[in-house]
Amino acid sequence: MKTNLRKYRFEQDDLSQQQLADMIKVSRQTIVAIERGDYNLSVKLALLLARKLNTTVEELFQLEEKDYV
Amino acid sequence: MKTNLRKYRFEQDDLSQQQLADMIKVSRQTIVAIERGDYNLSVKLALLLARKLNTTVEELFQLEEKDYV
DNA sequence: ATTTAATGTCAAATATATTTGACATTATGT
DNA sequence: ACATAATGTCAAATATATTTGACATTAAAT
Repeated sequence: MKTNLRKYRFEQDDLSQQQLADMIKVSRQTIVAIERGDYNLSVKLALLLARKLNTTVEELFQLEEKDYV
Repeated sequence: MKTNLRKYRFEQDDLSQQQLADMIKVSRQTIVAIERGDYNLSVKLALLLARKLNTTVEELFQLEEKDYV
């Protein structure tokens, strides 16, 4: 799962991981894991993140080759 | 989690639950659960579904009041 | 130089998504 | 009326997301 959450976190509001985590009520480790991209979050979190960062799920997360079926 | 997966499944390609499940390599029960809306699928599945049905994650899934934080 | 905030990472525990199998009900076709 | 496909639903098992806690490292501020 490719993501540019980190880019948006900085460019949009310059939030810390902790601030972003608090905004959507998850742990900071969850944000870390998502940014590392090795991890398949729920669509609910994805929608909340996209909403907070004024963008879309598709813009924030992209499938990679290995994800296609 | 509000969804109109069912609507898209019919309107776009008139697929059966089983056909759609096969296309994205999940079980039929997963499709059933998603359509029932009581269930928070992964963003990877959401992206695959949106892709197969020629739409977006936001169009397919919407947060409800209780989901907002 | 020293404090403080931000980040990276690990492991264990817990919650929840997803699968598998099985059976009942409803719709569709012949 | 009968067969077949599609759907609804349940429970148990398994896989994986998410949390919690703890500690190390890096960046920023004073």
